Amino acid sequence: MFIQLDFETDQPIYLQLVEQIIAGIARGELVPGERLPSVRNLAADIGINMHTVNKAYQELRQREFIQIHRQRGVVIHPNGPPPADEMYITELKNTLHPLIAEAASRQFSQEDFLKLCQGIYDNYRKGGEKND
Amino acid sequence: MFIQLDFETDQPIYLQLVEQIIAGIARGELVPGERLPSVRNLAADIGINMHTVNKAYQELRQREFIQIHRQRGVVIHPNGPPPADEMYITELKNTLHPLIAEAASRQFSQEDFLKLCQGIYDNYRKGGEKND
Amino acid sequence: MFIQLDFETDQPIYLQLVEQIIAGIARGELVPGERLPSVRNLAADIGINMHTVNKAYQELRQREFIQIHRQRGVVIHPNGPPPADEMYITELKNTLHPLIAEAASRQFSQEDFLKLCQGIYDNYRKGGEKND
Amino acid sequence: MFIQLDFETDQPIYLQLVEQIIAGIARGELVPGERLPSVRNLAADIGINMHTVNKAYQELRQREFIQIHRQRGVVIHPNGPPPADEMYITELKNTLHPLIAEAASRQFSQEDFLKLCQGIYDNYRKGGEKND
DNA sequence: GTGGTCTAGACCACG
DNA sequence: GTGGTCTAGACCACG
Repeated sequence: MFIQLDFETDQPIYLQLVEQIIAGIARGELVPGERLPSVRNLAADIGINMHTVNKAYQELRQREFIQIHRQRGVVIHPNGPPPADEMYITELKNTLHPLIAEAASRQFSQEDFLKLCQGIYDNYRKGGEKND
Repeated sequence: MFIQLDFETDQPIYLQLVEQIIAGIARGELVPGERLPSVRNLAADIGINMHTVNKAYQELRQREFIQIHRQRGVVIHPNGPPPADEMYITELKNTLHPLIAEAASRQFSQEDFLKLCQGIYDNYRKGGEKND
Repeated sequence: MFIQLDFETDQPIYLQLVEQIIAGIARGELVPGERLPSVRNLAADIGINMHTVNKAYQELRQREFIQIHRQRGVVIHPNGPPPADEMYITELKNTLHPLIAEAASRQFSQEDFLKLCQGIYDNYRKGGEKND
Repeated sequence: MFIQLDFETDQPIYLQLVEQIIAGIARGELVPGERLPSVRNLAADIGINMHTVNKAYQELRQREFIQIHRQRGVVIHPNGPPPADEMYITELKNTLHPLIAEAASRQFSQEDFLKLCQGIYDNYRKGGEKND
């Protein structure tokens, strides 16, 4: 599980961390119950502040991707990621809306948009099979 | 063209404005060459700070969705929206990546994701034809 | 609205702040839509760190007692406090359980316990009337 | 006497233990003079650290719910639980205050609050009689 | 001016 | 050793 941060972008570091951990889960590299490094270790490893890692972990905990467990430390949520419930889908829609609006305005065809998504999704086929 | 802002969300107001204007273009409600309200007028209309409107307009200009003329005022770019060039597509990919990773992690199937996008895209039939 | 913190106790300052603001709402001293001081001002007023106030505000926002509003700053939630829904009541029960167990074990009678609660509750009759 | 711990909550394990033992006393399941398992045994039984059990026992001893003898081991205090003295009642008040303030703010009526307490209290009929 | 983010460093409760 | 809390100070985006 490699963490790759971009310190130039205006996206907060803690959010980049959140996304990368979720991506790790999606790729099946991080499995339910698996332990994550401690706040301090991860911070030292990737050369950022402890509090930044902590903020990412808190966010992931609140979104139910991880647990902060008194005995086992920080672990990928044993039940797996939260389900794609109605609230999530509503949120997702709201997020996609402006992206799709812009694509449409730029004459980026529906077909191309769907193919693009499909291509990205193919990186995240979960389960046993290897993927890159 | 109605503007609907959410002052509680953590998304900046100026970006909400930007997105809504692009959506208006995508829906064909705002056509190339059409005049937009002045910074002052729009700010007064929707009850926000002039600087906020200005920031949105600057962003739209820089992204080539609008032109700002000393005389003719603010107009939708006469050439229409910018094309979906390689840079745009790369950016779009980067934006979609974490969204799709999360969807995959939550077991939201590729098929469902594509259908969701398709449904949203249907609201934005390409530029020419009228739609509401 | 006076804030009185105890720096000796082991209860985190930010939680004391949270509780005092909720108490202020319960007493009707803080009304829906009313503005709270900025993070920095409140911190300066009560002589604590900005981040501690911020943590309290974030907690109150997440519990829907306040809004952090792009235009109006930090305000008591315009809709008033969140309702006493099932989840809240379940939580409350869980909190009361050990308190009542100990009271019972110490032979503090049910009647006395209820009277004690009643007496405390009388400080929080909301609405027009004055109370101390 | 079953001990049920939650390792995800932010309440310390040792305090959960303390509360459950007090609840056992309140329900009359643990009677004055009754022996409790040794630190080591209890720790092994419920799969937690010895230090955690020890901390709970020390807390219970200091609050006079149990005695720790070199020879007889750990026993429920032969005199029964400590009385509901003034200090205890003051503490209890301070604990209830913020709970009741929040209840009041959420429009959870005094009547409902008292009924809730009453219902919980009914689980803990005073020391003497047997109940489950 | 305001909140959001990040860094740095410290102390403490918990296990 | 681990996370939680708090302080202090800095920079930035937003309005």
